[in-house]
Amino acid sequence: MSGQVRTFMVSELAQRSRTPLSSIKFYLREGLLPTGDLEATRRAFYSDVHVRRLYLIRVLRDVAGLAVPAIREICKLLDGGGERDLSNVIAHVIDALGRRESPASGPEAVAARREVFDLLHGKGVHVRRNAKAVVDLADALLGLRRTLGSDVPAEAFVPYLDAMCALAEKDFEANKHLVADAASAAVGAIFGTVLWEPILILLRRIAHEHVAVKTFGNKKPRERRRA
Amino acid sequence: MSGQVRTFMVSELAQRSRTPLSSIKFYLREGLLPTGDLEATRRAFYSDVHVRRLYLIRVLRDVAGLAVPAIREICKLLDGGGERDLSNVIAHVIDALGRRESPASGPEAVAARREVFDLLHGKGVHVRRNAKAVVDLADALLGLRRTLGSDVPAEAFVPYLDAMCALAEKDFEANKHLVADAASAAVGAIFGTVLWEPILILLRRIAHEHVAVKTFGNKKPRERRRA
DNA sequence: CGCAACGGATAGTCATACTATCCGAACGGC
DNA sequence: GCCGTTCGGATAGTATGACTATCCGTTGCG
Repeated sequence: MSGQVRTFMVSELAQRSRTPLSSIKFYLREGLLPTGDLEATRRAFYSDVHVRRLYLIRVLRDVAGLAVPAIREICKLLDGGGERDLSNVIAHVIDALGRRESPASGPEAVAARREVFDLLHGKGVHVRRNAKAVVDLADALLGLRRTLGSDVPAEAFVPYLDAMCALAEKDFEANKHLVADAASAAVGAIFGTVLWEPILILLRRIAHEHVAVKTFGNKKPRERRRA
Repeated sequence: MSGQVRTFMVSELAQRSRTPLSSIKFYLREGLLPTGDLEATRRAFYSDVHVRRLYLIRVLRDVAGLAVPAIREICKLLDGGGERDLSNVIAHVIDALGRRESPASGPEAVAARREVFDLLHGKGVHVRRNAKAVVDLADALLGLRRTLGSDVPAEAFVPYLDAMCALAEKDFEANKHLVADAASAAVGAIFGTVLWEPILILLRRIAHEHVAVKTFGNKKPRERRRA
């Protein structure tokens, strides 16, 4: 198909990817980085695939804040996902981005999950009933009610949901032309999802500062009670 | 002003706040939790203020993912902020929510900061030029360019910024009636900012799954090249 | 009077993500 | 063929952060 792929040995991989050799060995042990092709002679050869994988690992660790087991899960999906429906791979990758461990249990949690899913379904959103993000969203709703009062309705999510759906259309529109194959589409989806999340949060904080200044600007408090 | 505040000792504080006594001692040592009023006899009395503070600590740690020094900084602002302009306290609290340490340096970083600030200023956003979120946003822009190509314009933020500003108006509108004094307004702003951030992220992931299914649904990839 | 609870100090634990060292085998330039 | 370098693989050590446990001398209540 294409010409020879340039291969090299582990020390060059370390140089090219600017990753300490000890970390590369660690990632190999932990199964985040596939082993290079082992020649009969017990020498392994690496390629550009491994350089990109190391970059992905760094983004998932530093930007998404994922722990090693979660990163491993994503790598497994990418390495073995060629057989599957692309949207299925992307959905499972998004699942794996949720780093929290134990979803809440109990009748309260089940009810919240149903409430959240019904809201999404009612808005015409195509999402699996048991998607990690849906389950986590239900938990977040419970947390919100515990903190701010039990009258917080799930409908409070609607303005945010509408805004996110509108923006998501734009995100995918912008990247559609880049998609060559399933694996790179999945990687692209990871970068698109992960790299923009902190930006979204920063923009929200900036917007909050802006509104706080407009609302409370230059007003000294006239009275102080208990915090 | 009001009647007697019910006070109690440290073991009851542990029970009420469902926090291990050892953690309470740790937070006292670290300066996250103000010392109870020390009677002449070397016994300290705590009140509801301390219960609420422990709850705030838990939210900042578990939801915002802040480290102890950042939480301490926020607590200091809340405890000593009575004298200051309210919007000023809120702005500095939002600064402290940014957990990353070292902003990038160099001419490239300075240029990016200027670019980002000019964009915000041009859109009429009232934000300090050196706000943590602005500096971090400039760094994120550099990271984006390093990953996706150096042609990513700062204007790519505009749709997100507009959406966040519109939502922020709504956020503050909903909470304006709750504001009794500066300290509780600041705490309210923290909860409003922090509790909704993970929800926003979850909704975005759900929207991405939705769009991915619509775009790639039920299509098996026909070819697979290198990842 | 005695025993539990207190404040305060110090040291220990646990998890995570590396990082360093050691070993024996294989290249590869001479 | 020799030998210094680099390899793959295994094992052990380190750094950090957030608690957690223990000890000690004091205090207060029944």
